[in-house]
Amino acid sequence: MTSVDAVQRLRAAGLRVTNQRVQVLTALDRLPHPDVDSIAGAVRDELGSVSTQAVYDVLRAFDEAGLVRRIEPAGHSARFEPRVGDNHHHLICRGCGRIEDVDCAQGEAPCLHPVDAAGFVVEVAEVNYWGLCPSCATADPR
Amino acid sequence: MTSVDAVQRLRAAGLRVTNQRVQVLTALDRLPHPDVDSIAGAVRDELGSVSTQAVYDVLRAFDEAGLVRRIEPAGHSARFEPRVGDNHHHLICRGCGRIEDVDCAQGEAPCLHPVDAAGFVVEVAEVNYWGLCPSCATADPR
DNA sequence: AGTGTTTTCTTGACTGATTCCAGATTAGCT
DNA sequence: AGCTAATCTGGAATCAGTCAAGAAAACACT
Repeated sequence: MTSVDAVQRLRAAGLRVTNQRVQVLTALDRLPHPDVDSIAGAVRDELGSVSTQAVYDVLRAFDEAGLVRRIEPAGHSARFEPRVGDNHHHLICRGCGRIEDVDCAQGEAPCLHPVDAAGFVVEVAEVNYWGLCPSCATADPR
Repeated sequence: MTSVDAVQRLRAAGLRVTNQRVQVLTALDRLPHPDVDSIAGAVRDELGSVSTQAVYDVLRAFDEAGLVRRIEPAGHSARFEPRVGDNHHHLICRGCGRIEDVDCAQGEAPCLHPVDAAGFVVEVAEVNYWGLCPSCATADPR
């Protein structure tokens, strides 16, 4: 909760510490798989205003520094999560777009290996489980 | 190659048969994981012209009818493939965007099951292997 | 604390993919 | 041949994300 923690993480990642960055990082800790808009909204609640650009820039910097992971489910805009480095996977609701984390069954990345990699150097296996979340499943029977 | 085949597949799927649709379908058979633009280009080569709209509409109709599968790798626009119903997976080159099919190791969809589905009704598991294709791997060593 | 350099933030314009809409056209049934 | 619903055209609009130039702020060094 304290932003001291966020400041330390920023420095540890070799990034400059700005109000915007601290707020983006704490928003990421607080919100579940937010998109750019939700993050911008959360930061505006704290700071009064931020340009959307700044949020994009900050998120890119975080992504490159390995502080966050960017996920882009088909048909949705980009989401971000601070959980990083454990190559976990996602459950995605095709009804409401809700996303939940799923631990990876096997060890380290790429936790899965293709049968025939066709000469590719495979770095990570991204696994998305598509289905319906509990509330969408009961709402839309089929 | 013959469009007779395409016509039959369209009818079998309960779709109206139009020149545009036949050409889109044969283009899909011919091109490897094309995007909307490549498909539109291929169709224009055959018919002289098509509106981009028509291509989008046709692809949506095909997708809904289960004739094609739509794939949307993060950071790329939508690609389409006529191989359907076998829940195979993809190798994606993060250098050039090239996509290759990979057979699924296990049986039918969802070939993988999450450890803890958090109450979700899981329908399919989408697996994307990210890495470098043979030519990008040699071009960019790291 | 004061200054300078570099990075970050703001503002505003812009692109590319995709969708929406209204009207013209055409496939498939009678 | 004629009807009707589905499809196609053209054009405008939307949405996510990027680009670019200048203002502001962070860090490093006195």
